[in-house]
Formats: sequence, C-alpha cells, structure tokens
Amino acid sequence: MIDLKALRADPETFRNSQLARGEDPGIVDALLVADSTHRAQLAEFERLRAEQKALSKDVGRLQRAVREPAATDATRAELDEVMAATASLAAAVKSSESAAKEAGGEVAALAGSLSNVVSPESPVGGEEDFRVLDTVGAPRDFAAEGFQPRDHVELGELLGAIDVERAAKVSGSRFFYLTGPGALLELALLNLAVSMATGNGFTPVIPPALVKPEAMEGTGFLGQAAENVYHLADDDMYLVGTAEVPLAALHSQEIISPADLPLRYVGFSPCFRREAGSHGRDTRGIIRVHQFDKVEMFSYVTPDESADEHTRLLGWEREFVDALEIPYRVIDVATGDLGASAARKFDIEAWIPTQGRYREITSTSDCTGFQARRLGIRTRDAEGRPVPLATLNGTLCAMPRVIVAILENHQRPDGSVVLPAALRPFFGREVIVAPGS
RNA sequence: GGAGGCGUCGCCUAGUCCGGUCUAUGGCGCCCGCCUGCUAAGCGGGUUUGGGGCUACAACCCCAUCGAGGGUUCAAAUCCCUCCGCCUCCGCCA
Repeated sequence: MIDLKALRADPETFRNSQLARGEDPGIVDALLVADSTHRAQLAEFERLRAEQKALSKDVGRLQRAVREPAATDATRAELDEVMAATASLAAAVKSSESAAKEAGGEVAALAGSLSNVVSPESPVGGEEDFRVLDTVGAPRDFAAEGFQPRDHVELGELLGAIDVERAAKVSGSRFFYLTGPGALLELALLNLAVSMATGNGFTPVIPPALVKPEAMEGTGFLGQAAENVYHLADDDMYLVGTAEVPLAALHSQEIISPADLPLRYVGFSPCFRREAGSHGRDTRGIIRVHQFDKVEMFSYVTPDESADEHTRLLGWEREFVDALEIPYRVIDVATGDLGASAARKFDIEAWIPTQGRYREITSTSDCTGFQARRLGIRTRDAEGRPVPLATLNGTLCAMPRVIVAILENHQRPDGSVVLPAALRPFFGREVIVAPGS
C-alpha cells in the first residue's frame, strides 16, 4: 500500500514510477478521483452522524423529563418532535454511511493495485536492463582441466543425492527427493547459514508455512504474483512461497518502539510455488521446483535506514556465497522486473557451468513502507507519532539452487564433489563421493 | 469432536444483568510541570489508534474505534446473530 497523503501531494512521482515499471499510470489519476469522492462522502456522513448523536442525546434527556410527575405537555410535544427528526435522520445517516463505505472500498481497491514507488537508483527498463554491480570469481575452465562438467541432475544421481525420477512418480514434475549426501548437504547449508546469520545478530525463527489471506495479501503476493500461490480453498489458507510472508506478518498491527529497531530475523521454511506460466522453463533438474526449503533474512528498520539496511543485507548474502566459493555476479534489478512491494532489488547470480550463464540464487528487496503500511506495522518518529516502518528481505540460502551451484562448480572428473571449506565442519567430510567408489 | 468461561484505549481493571447521566472508571507504568542539597516521596496535568475538516503537517473541531463483522434501535461496550482468538474440563489421536 502506498501513502495516500504522499500521492495527493505529488502524483507525478507515482505516475513516473508506474511508467518505469511498465504498469498503468492511469491508476494514479483514477485513485485521486476516487479519493476525493470518498473524502467528500465521508465529510457528509460525519456531519449527519454528529447531528444524529446530538439529537439522540436530547431524546434521552426528554424521556427522563417526561417520566417526571411535573412533566408538561410542552415537554411531551418536544420529545415527539425530536423523535420524528431523529428518525428521519437515521435513514440519511445509514445511506450516507454506506455510500462512504462503498467509495472507501473503491479507494482501497485502487490503492491496493498500485505498486510501490521505485527507487531513483534502480535502473529503468525491462528484465534485460539490469545493471551489473560486481562480478566475483572466475568460472572454472573445464576444457583446460580436460573434462566435460556433468550437470547437477547427473551428479545428483551418481552421488545418490538427488532423485527427481521417483519424485515425479510420487508428486509429479518439479519435485525432488534429497537423499543421503543430498539431504546432509541441505542440513549442512542450513547450519552454516543460520550460524552466520545469528553471528550477525539475527534471531532464528521457524515460522508457519500456512497463512491466512491477510498475511498473503499484506506482503503483496496476491497481486500479479497470485497465480503462483497455492491456495487451500477448503480452509481459505495459503502455502507461503517464502518465509518473507510469515516473517513480515509476524509484527502486523503492532507499533514497535524505535529503541527496539532494527529487528532482524532469519527464517527457515519450506517454500511452495505453483510456477504457473513457466511451462517449459527449467524443466530439467531442481532449478525451478514447486517445493523447496529456504533460509531467509528479514529486517524491520526505521524508514530512513532502509537503503543502508538493503546494502547490509546484500553484504551478508555475499558473505555466504563467498564462503561457498561459487563464482557470481551482483545485479541491480531494473524497474520493470521488480515485485510490486519492492522499491529496489539486488540479485546474486551464481555461475552454472553446464548452462554457461549466471542464474539467480539470492534476491534482496527494499520494500520501504509498502508492506508495513498494508500490514499495519509502525514505529514512532522523533515527535512520537506512529509512522510505518520499512521492511526488507533477503535470501540467505535457497537450497536447491545453492546445491546445484555447489555440485556443478565443485565437481571433479570422476563425479565426486569437493565441499567448500566453510561447509566441511557442518557436513563432516571434505568430499562427496559416489556410493561404492 | 462435546461442554463451559473469557476477550475493554501499554499492563491490570470498573462498567455489560435493567441501552441514554460512558465524553469508558480506577490503579500501575510512562511523559510534562511544581516542590526539593541529590534521589525518592508528594502535588497538578497529560497519556489508544485510524481518519476527516481547518490549517503552519501547531492549536482546535468532528467521525470511527470496548476481539472482527453483521443486525435491532432515535440511540449499542451494554441486546441479537455469525466468525476469530485464548483458557478450563471431557472425549479422541499422538
């Protein structure tokens, strides 16, 4: 949700932001009209309501007076008169209230369809217009090493780590089993990620993965992203696509003291994604799946801190990917490719040898006050007045893609995989080898 | 699953039976001031949140807000209905 007062004061910024996203700037003007209609109707309702309240009070006073033995005919007449006036007012109050409510609903619907204002720092353009901020490490030259790298499906099978065939039997396409060293690898990654995050001051959280509509709505996933969300119709509950949802909703409808900020959580949860509209993309392997586990960072900060926090989140993500010794690049995502809640987004893309390109493995978004406003999460400004705070999220470790990157980048000619040093204490061994070899 | 109880402006709490004098009581905490070698105590005042009007985003005025949403009524914290949450007991499954 955007700030309506800010919209009234400066609609041009909002129009430009919509244009930069490739979204409809006309919503801004429709919203301005709806907002002024709503305010006019609200004023009318409030005026009538105030009148009704005043008259109702007279009714009580007069009824008491009428019950007195000394009551006069004049008092009785006055009571009848007031009763008549107030009865007709009641109908007017009712109809103006419902008109105001309807207008308010229109405002809410339009406001809800407006995306967050993009950061002026974000590169303007579509998916391909990202800016590369940094490139770290060099892709391995397998030709020079004298062998063809195997892809993660082949390696996973060879090592007894990943089973997509049986997952297809049990659950369908885009599912996988992690088995043996694969399962241990996820647990090792989990422990490495959480220990790094807690070392950085994050509070570990294992949140619910099934949430009510308010939580899903509040985090902005029921807009353009709605088709990718699993909905349990019998219970009107949603399976989360990321721990961001329960971590953001954790403090909904709360006012958090500025002294308690920043609040930083690291959540571990399963993530469910329908992947509607991506038929045919990444059909092989575990790059794009319906269910996976992820370690996610989430920060609540004062509004003026959000850009700095965003940089810090990116820094912690890089620290993790650095520890895994995977070549990667960092991109500043273009305005047209931002989620509805994000003002700015940085992705880390890992080098995937068998694809010969960089693929997204982490993503950190600065949602400024957008989610907080929807979820009613506030802090207090210098004058002690409640104001929406800023929320930010960042992937620390999305299991399948990190596993893909580790297997493919650290493989040896015989198909064994050398684990990065940081992972060894958590995995217990230095190398994953094929069973029986 | 069955039966019962509860949900009030940070926390506790009065009010709900019998609708209007509730502009929601009192205590604690917190904030401001007074008093005071300092601190504490004492005294006075303030202290939900959202929105609208008017404006200097001040003051002021108004509307909504007693778990949420409907309804009855001239008028709802109070009466009726639905839902949500918490607690107790019973049953069932671990």
